[in-house]
Amino acid sequence: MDKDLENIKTTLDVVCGKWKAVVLYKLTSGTLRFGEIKKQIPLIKHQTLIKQLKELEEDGLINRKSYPEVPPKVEYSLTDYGRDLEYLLTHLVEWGNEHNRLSYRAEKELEET
Amino acid sequence: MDKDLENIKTTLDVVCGKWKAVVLYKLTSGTLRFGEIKKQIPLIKHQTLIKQLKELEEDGLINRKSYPEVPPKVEYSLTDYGRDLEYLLTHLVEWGNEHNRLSYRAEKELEET
DNA sequence: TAAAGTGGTATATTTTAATATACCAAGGAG
DNA sequence: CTCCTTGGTATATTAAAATATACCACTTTA
Repeated sequence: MDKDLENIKTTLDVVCGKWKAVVLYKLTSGTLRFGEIKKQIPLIKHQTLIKQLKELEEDGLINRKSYPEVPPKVEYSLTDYGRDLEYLLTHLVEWGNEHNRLSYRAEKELEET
Repeated sequence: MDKDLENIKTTLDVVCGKWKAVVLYKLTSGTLRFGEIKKQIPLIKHQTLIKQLKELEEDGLINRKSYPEVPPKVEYSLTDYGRDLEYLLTHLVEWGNEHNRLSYRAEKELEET
């Protein structure tokens, strides 16, 4: 039984959706509405954001608060569980910053911007 | 231009192959032969390991040293560039450990063991 | 002389993730 | 009235990642 291996998988599984870590990082600054998240991550697609938010919620990392208004208003925020990722997220940013030579694949993807 | 977003993508892109972070973590303890890595990560498939090692090498995170012997002997080790990930990797392990409730998806995957 | 061992290549197939497209509810603005 | 708004649902399609399968080189061991 390799516990380290399981632990890494646990964390990655929760963070490694195409934009999950970015979404979580945005939420570290505070509660955001669905549309605000979308605006702050211009490349993300509507469906993709919806699915990733749902998974993050299922995994207990974010709260979803829906107001009974029309047009709808839905706010997302980090749970305590998710807030524990904050430290890790800043390290994701830092490593990327210090090694700002984009990877071959990341570059290929972002150049469509 | 959202630099944080790019930085996160850079890091994730390098780490988020199915077993990449685990491979890197194993290598933090020192140089390993191909077969040793495979043995330490029983669930990884031959082809998958080969591909991920190649990508890690392309991204400059690991060194590949091949000895002209038969049967072949190939050793993998972290580059300085990759060693800078060590801190991040230990945090991946830690968060997973502190939140050892496996995510819905991670559980589903590992239960086939 | 046949078989085993290592770290691959090449190719096809399956599984998973991301994307595109169309549609909805119901209140307010014009 | 009609259109716009927001945050979705449902479905189909495409792209990407992982897996399966077969094969190879050459030396050593049995």
